[in-house]
Amino acid sequence: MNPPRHLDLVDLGERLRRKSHKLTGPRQSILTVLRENVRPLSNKQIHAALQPGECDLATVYRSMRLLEEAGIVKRFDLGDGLARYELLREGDDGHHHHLVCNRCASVVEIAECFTGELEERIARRNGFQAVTHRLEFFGVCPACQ
Amino acid sequence: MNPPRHLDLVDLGERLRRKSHKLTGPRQSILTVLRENVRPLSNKQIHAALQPGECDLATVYRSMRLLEEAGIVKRFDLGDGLARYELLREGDDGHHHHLVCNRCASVVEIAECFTGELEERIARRNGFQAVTHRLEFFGVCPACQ
DNA sequence: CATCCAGTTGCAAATGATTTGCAATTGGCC
DNA sequence: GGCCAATTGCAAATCATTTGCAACTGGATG
Repeated sequence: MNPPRHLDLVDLGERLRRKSHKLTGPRQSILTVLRENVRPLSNKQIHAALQPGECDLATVYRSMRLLEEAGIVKRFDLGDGLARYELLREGDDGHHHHLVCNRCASVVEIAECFTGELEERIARRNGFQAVTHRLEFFGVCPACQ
Repeated sequence: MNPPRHLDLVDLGERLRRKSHKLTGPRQSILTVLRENVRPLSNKQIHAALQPGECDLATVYRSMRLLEEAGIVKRFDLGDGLARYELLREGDDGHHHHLVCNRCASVVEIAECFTGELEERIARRNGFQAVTHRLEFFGVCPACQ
């Protein structure tokens, strides 16, 4: 339940400063929320988890964008029209997939990624370069059945 | 280049009527556009392909929703925040994937789908039911390299 | 083939997520 | 402590999509 040590604020601030960005109050608050919630969070969810007046919603949007560009968070699209974010540990590209409940929207992280050679084959066969993929699973979770 | 015969308007109208929906003028126009364009089209693209005044944009949105519910088109999410649609042949569930160019947004259809047993394994392992998946590939197409 | 009504349409206004302009504020480096 | 680029809050703007409503039209029925 405790946030992983390797994602402490000092560390994250360092990563920001390297790109000549500031570790401001609002950003600290946002990062703290992200550290305490392992599941992908939407901008609204992040904003709701903050103390009232701690940070404007527009600032959450701006910060998440910036944190994504800085490689500190990864953005996921779970198909409901909302951007969601997860904290990334340094050096991790965050590539993994999710299993989302169609009823209650709970999210399970899927560790394995299978499509390695597949991706390569598809790239070769179609003459594409730098091919990546996005894969999410949807179903009904045990609690909702 | 010609639309497949098994997706002619009479046929499509029949499928609509079965669900007590009408094959109206605007819907005929929309279906014609879809028959002439095999690639997934957004609501705006469909609307742009119609004669001016032929059909309101709101009607395109309403029609695509209805056609999706009727199982006549399939909706795809290519990750750019737009809904896109492809015509479905009768009995086809339309399950397939795409390879999208990050630069010019051109789309290649990927025929094979690999994740059969995988899906099953993930469902079993997490206690989920009715698991489906969404998988899209992204890269740089030959022309854009 | 005239009638009727549920299903449709156009238009404008409403939503919801996200972005942006701008003037006021603030980290962090000297 | 001071400076300046980076950042913030707030309000207004965008963008995709939805919706209310009164007018209209397929197509089943007589």
